Amino acid sequence: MKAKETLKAYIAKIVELTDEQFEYIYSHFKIQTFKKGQVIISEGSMVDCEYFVISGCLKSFYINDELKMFILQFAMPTWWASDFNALYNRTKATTTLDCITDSEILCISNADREKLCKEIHAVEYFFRWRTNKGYVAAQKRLLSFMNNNVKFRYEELLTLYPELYNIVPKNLIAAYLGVSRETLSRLYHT
Amino acid sequence: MKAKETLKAYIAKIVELTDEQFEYIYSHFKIQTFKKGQVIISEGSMVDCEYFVISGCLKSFYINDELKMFILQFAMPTWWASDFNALYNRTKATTTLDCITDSEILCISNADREKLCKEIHAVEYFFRWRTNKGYVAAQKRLLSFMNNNVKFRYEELLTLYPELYNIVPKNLIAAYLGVSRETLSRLYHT
DNA sequence: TTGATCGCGTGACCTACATCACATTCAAAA
DNA sequence: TTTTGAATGTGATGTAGGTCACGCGATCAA
Repeated sequence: MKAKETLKAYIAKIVELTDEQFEYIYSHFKIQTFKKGQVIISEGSMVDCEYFVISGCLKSFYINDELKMFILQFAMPTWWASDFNALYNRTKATTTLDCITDSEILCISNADREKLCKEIHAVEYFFRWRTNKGYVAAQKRLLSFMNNNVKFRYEELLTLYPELYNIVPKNLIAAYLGVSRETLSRLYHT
Repeated sequence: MKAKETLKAYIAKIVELTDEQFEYIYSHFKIQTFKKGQVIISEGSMVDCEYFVISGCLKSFYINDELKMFILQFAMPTWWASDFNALYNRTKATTTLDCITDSEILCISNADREKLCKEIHAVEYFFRWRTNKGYVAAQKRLLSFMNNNVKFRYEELLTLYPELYNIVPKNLIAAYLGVSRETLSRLYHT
């Protein structure tokens, strides 16, 4: 029941829906549970769903030719995750999505999302709102990346998302900040 | 007439509209012309509109405490520009939008966009689609920023948008790449 | 209980890029 | 026409952060 309530509360903050509408929408989501370390989307595969986190923590990342990992996004409860590029353009995933901790997530297929958007105007509005938020956040991160040094970006991240501090190991934080784990370590030691 | 046709053709690629629908939508846009160097949105002011470029070229940028400029976005014909963060969150602009060359643009207010989105489902779809595209592009740029050196990013930019090469001075390209103009210059000289 | 792997710290050295300073060219403004 | 100020090139030097190498404790599967 928790998953349903979580999604309902989240959507209700943005758009008003009748209970029947929400039940109908919810019927298109499937709940899934994953263990720490399990892969949800693997690089090179087709992507069919996007995911809404109920509990736990995910990361989406890219690994380059030199096997260096870059984290595009963490996903904590009530955050959305997928390989959106692959999902929208119907191409193969260039990133991997996996679990930092045991996680419970709701998934909805691309086709079902589009169907719901068509059927219910409020759903279309909701997803437009959500992507807007993501777009603005991505722009801000980009700007911070160009403008600020590692220490500032690290502290900014922890101010924005203090939950991460206790859950996400520092080497992954470093991969998110686009910096080596050694440099991150040296910020406060040495 | 060119502005109208340009917008119509652009929207038609994404959603189907009747001529009356388009006329109605178009009636909410205002055409404006600006000279090279003119400011459209200035940092610190309230932002009420977003802009669709018909001709010319814009840049949106941020200036930090040390007076260093970072370019968030260029906008060529058929691209959209604004301070989206300020626009959506009804806060003061943190970025400036101005003209790299003489430009002709269509503007639509936030209120009118929301009104049209409510009135015409297809418009809501259209703007969701557009933001999606922007979001994915921003994620890609972020990843490239973390992963690639200046030379790669410069060539990537010119491959993606060859139009920029002839129009945008190199010091602005440098500000977009997040690198000093000297370093950009030294990529191919020295 | 024991390897083995992971997360983390730390020293030594390297490099991409920044900064500052100055010169040149060229177009716009006066 | 003259002047001003962008836009650009280039040398000298500084520095944030990368890379490599190693150690050490904690956790976890066998």
